[in-house]
Amino acid sequence: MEKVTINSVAKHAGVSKKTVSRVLNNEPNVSDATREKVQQAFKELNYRPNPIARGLAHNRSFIIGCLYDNPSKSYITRVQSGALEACQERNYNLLIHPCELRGEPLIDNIETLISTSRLDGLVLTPPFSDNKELVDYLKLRNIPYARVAPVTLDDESISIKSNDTQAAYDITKLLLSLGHKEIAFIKGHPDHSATEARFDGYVKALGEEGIALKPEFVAEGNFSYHSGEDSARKILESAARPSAVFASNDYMAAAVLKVASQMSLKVPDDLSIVGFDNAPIARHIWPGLTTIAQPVEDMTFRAVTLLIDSINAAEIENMEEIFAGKLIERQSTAQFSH
Amino acid sequence: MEKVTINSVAKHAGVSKKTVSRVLNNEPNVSDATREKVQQAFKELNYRPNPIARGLAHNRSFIIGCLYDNPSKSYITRVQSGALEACQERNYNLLIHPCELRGEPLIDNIETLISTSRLDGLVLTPPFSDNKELVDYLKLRNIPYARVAPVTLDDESISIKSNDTQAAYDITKLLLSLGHKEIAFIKGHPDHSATEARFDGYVKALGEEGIALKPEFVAEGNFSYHSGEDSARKILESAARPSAVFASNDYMAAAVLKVASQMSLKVPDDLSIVGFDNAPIARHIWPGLTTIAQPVEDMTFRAVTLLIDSINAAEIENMEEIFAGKLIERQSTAQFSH
DNA sequence: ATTAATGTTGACACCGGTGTCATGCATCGG
DNA sequence: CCGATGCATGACACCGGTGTCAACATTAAT
Repeated sequence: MEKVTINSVAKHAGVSKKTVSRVLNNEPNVSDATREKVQQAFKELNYRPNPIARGLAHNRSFIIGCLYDNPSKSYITRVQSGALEACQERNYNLLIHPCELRGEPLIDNIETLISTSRLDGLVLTPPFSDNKELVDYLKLRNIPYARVAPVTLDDESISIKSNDTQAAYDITKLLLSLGHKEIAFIKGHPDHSATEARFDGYVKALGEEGIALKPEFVAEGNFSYHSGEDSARKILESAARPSAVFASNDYMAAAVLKVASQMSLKVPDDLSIVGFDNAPIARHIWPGLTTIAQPVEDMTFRAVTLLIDSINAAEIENMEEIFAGKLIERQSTAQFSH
Repeated sequence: MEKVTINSVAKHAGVSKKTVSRVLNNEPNVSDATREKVQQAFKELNYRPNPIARGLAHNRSFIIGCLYDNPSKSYITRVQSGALEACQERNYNLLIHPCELRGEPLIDNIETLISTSRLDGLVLTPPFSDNKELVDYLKLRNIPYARVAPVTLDDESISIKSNDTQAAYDITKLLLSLGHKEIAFIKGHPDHSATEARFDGYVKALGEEGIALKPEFVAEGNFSYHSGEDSARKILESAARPSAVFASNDYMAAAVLKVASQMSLKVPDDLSIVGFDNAPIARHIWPGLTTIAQPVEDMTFRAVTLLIDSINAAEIENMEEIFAGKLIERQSTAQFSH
């Protein structure tokens, strides 16, 4: 297997390196005849440009980093899948970088990541999307970035938002329309700003119905299955049991279902449960969870696409797009029966 | 932020580029005084070598590719997590490459991957670990690779095996020891060779107990939740219902649980269920699944570590290691009650 | 003291591309 | 018919490292 470089192609086609490079990059000012000749040589030699050399010349790596710290594996694979697709379309590579928000000093970690890998850009997923310190650092260092699902932090940058508040409002409204009045809520991780957004939607829906917020019906979770169990116990074992529980994500909702089963409560007859995210578990358990499906892949795909395009554009343009979640009804919700 | 190259360091330290490079790579034959001086300059300038330039000079990318086609997202994240850790330890990057075994021509796909990304090595996860065509191609092209959990294909290469047959034997033995005699089995995807390995363990355990294999108790699944549902229906609706079901993975086992619930069969009182893999779902549903935990992260970590080391060693050495699975008992299994 | 062996260092080409600029040639307006 | 303009092409330096080899300094052996 001979090594085929730009030199061999040039020799084969009887032109200079530079002309080959021009054809490669679709630059103008190459005669049709020459272009033809060179492309013929590409085929005959089965030439593939070396991305490393190209990267060196451009001082670019053609690598996009994807930063995450999220307990949900299915969320991560969905993020990756969207990001990967966008990268492949643009001939970039994806470097995944799991990283604990509360672990070693974040900025040092990112500093090392960037300087050793020479990333061309970074995609931030929650909870990093709302991390001011990080965003400020990236701006200072002039590293292009895009944010997926930011909530609180407003910032001139590429951001792909979801409307968690609206979706949480919708799903709460569903419970209300089924006749539920006593609806408990399990919050997510305080570091994720989606946590407050979802809670806000819940509060708003209750408020419109004139239902007061009961503190004993609000539990502090952290998106993990385990925290869902604890919260569920606290809520379901209280004197006045609610007739429905809204957990801020599907893992915690699944945990509520488990605790309910252990307490011999029938879902949905004795208790309605709704989750959020439409994680695989939502349809893998019985009864299936009523939840909100978010277009995670699409959001990340879009974020990475915009990021790469902005890197290659003469000037960086900042965009903001909103993707809507969709209510999915399964078997975990039913009419309130007294 | 000035660009700090090897030249600036050399100038700063008053030595040649080459000497800086020597210190960088811990080469011998540098005097202590000089080494000191250069390291001082590293610190003062906060120098980070450019991996791209280094890659070009070495004709290496310092990137390891991870090939997978697996419906289980949790399996993939576990694989990734082990691979990532190994890469980070050795200063390599990880490129993830999802790829359908039955999609576009596999070899073409890999050909493109390798020639555009210049991977230094490839980790194969099931079902690719046993793909002869692929392995032959990699050998031909002289691409280092390591195989995670291969079963059928024997081949001089780095391979990290698990003993699926033994583990399946163990878990079947558990059911037998609980008094179950009518044990159904749901097979995995025919492309994965673990499918046969697990089945073999089941057959062997039954055989030792003198129990004949009943064809109507063996269903063909494909590891997906959905196939588990279909198989479960077929098995549970048959005239002579088994008292236990062994599904080749946890997703299918979860599906069995769902179907059982829909049929008002109590688990584990009326039906014991065991799975395989110890996927998150195994402990996220109620009752929790008795299953086999595989050290997936460890296996991949080891595979990647060996791969990188063999790439950097003068001569490639082939190794084979076996990692054992562990039986985990949860609530989905109980004594057979007549 | 002389020679040989060993350790330390730098000049220079090279990895495989891209950017800059100069050059040659054809076309065009006056 | 000539200079101006535009297009096609190639020579060459450069990106930031590493390999080769020669030069020089030092030490050991005779």
